Amino acid sequence: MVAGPRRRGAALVKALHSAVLEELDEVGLGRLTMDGIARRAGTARTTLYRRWANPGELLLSAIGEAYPVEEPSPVAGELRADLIRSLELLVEWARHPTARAVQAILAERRAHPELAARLDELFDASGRRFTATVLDHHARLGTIAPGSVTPLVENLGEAMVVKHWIDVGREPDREYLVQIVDQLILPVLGDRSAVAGPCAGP
Amino acid sequence: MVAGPRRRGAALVKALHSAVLEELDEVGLGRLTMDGIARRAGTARTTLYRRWANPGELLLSAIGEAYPVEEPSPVAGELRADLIRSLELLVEWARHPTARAVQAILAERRAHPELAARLDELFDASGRRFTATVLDHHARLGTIAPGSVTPLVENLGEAMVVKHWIDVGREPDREYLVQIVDQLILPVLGDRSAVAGPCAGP
DNA sequence: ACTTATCGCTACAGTTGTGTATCTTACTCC
DNA sequence: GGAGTAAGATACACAACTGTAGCGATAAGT
Repeated sequence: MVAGPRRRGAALVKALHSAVLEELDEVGLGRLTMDGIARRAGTARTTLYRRWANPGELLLSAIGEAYPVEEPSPVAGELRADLIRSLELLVEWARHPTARAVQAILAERRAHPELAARLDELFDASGRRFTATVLDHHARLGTIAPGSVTPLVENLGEAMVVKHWIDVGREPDREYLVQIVDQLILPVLGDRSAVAGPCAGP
Repeated sequence: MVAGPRRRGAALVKALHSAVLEELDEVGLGRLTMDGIARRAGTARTTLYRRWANPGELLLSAIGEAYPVEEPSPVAGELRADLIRSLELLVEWARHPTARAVQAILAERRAHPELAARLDELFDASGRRFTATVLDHHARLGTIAPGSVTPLVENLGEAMVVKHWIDVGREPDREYLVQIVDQLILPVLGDRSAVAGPCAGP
């Protein structure tokens, strides 16, 4: 903490929101403490207790502040480019500390059921839709067959990105996103041009 | 702890392995303590310290004991049935506490980098291959075009199952696994029979 | 049965975090 | 520039966990 003018109100809250997200990254969900967060934010524990009862509440408040995310609509025109763009937006979103916080809570659902339940509420309102937005749009336009856009297909891109994150621990590079679109999403939609092998078997 | 004959050696270690996995489920990775594990196992803390230096070591030891998993080869004959079976095996594996432990460590990579690194070592030797085994087998047989089995395709099934687990918090039912195969994997491999919509767009 | 390794128990000082109370300091607004 | 409000500092009793030490008690091997 740099010694500046004394913070209060919204500015202070914002600083504490940052602090709890940083703390989460460093110590993990289970070791979040009012003490640690206060220390990191350079303030007194009493200040935290005036607003939140425990680290979980503080964390939820930090997550809630970042929502609803303004999702720039990735619908420009061409299907393939739109899909790639939507995955890039997903990665961008996931890069944000808030996204990691969500991930951390969901991963330890069993250990923190109340926290997970509260989180689900936060999310039901503003769903995360990335490739789904693009697919729905193009299905309505007729670019792709409406019947081929199932819930599973809508989840495909997100699933591959999440899996990569879990396995490797880093975000996927652009090349990987392109491969997801070319090797998986487009073929599933019926576009066989981008993958090896003809439509019917050899 | 039921008061039975005093455990020692391998039996004791096994009990402690169970205890640490149960404890992980209940309190999460960050709140694992020697104290809590010892209490749950009905033994003294000193007994734990005689073998492991901290809860992380104990947990790794518990995970290591469960490996290498004997993966029953899900290759019976027909591609579709084999794929479904391989996903069922994946779900079965993921149901085991050990799998949840792995998941917990990977989810908090940033907070526990040493633990994650040690885990990666454990895994590099015996990789988890479920649908991949089936795909490789059938590619060698010529049932499917070898060129269509890319690393992404091999990961597709696992990714969808993992994503479901994260989003819903429960394991997917059989119906969902069938949909993964019929709506995603088979279409990507070039089999258009199981999904709505013609091969070329309308 | 006798020995030996090891397990369970108790105790201890030290550390960290909790939640509250109290008091001083410094912004903000009129 | 004075009043009111909110932040920061300090102190406290309490609780949980740590890591080590010492001492029976008990299972296993000969």
